[in-house]
Amino acid sequence: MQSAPLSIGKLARLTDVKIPTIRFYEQIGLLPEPDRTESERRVYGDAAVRRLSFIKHARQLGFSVEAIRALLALTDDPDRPCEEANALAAEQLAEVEEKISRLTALRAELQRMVAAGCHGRAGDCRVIEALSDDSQCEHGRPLNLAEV
Amino acid sequence: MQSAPLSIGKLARLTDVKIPTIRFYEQIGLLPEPDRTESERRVYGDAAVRRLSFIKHARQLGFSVEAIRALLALTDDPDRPCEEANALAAEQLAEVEEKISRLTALRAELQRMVAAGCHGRAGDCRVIEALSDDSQCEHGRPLNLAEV
DNA sequence: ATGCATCCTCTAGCCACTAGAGGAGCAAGG
DNA sequence: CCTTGCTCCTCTAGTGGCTAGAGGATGCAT
Repeated sequence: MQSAPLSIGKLARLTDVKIPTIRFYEQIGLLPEPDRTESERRVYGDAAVRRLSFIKHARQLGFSVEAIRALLALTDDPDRPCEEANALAAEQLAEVEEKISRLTALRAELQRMVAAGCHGRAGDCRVIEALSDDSQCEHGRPLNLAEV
Repeated sequence: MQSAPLSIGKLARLTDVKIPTIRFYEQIGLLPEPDRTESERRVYGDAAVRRLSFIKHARQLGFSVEAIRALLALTDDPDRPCEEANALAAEQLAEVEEKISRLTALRAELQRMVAAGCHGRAGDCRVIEALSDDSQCEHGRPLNLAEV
């Protein structure tokens, strides 16, 4: 039951992943180099659909490309023990929980700011005041700027 | 009550912002170009500490550099009306809430995966299975890959 | 034959930093 | 005075995960 071969555009529509992204995944080695037509156009089969769906889903769950690479290595070799997959999922879960708790703290602070509001000159603005003065907020010192 | 002039290193320690980041903020115009010593070393005063703290705090709250630029323009001109600040804060709050709800959905899915676990070959791994099969999860189609 | 969609490669851009090379200056101990 | 080691300078390039655009070739329908 092999389905008809797919162009990159059809693969993109099927999986809802953009064409340049598919080429990018190929470039970084998440997707294997596909067969080509005489005129160098990429031709995909079922396996590519499955693999790309896997990648997409894992990305949606926040797995990094490196983590996905590891997970794909496991799927490529189903006899390997899969503690690694367990570990990766647990790690990812921990990261998500961490992010949620950070964001919840931020939400509280933003809610305070928005509730205070201000309706005049920027000089008396509560929002700006709140931003200037971080003494009354405690969303942790080591709040890594990059990845909130 | 002007405090002593600060080197970039002291400013970095005081505000807990890395030196290259300070130079970067100067480059993109969030911080003004400071005075220099004869040997071209940057010299900062109190105002820089306040401005950099403001920037840092806003970044921690997830404001983009562009939003911060707008907020700084308000602080620089306290007679301007500050609906803009209100709007920026509200927008930021909405974004944070959006992220929280996405992450909460992801957490649920990851929790399911981790709870199912697997203890053998990757071939029977529930984690990998869950990633391969997105039929049983519903964290929304338009889950923008970039910004979960 | 024409026209438009799709595909190709290649390069550069996005955000908010971060890291490193290669060099100059400054302060303190011997 | 000299050396050692820290701090600073500029500049370029790298990170992650794409996304956009140039400039050209091909495929398909009319």
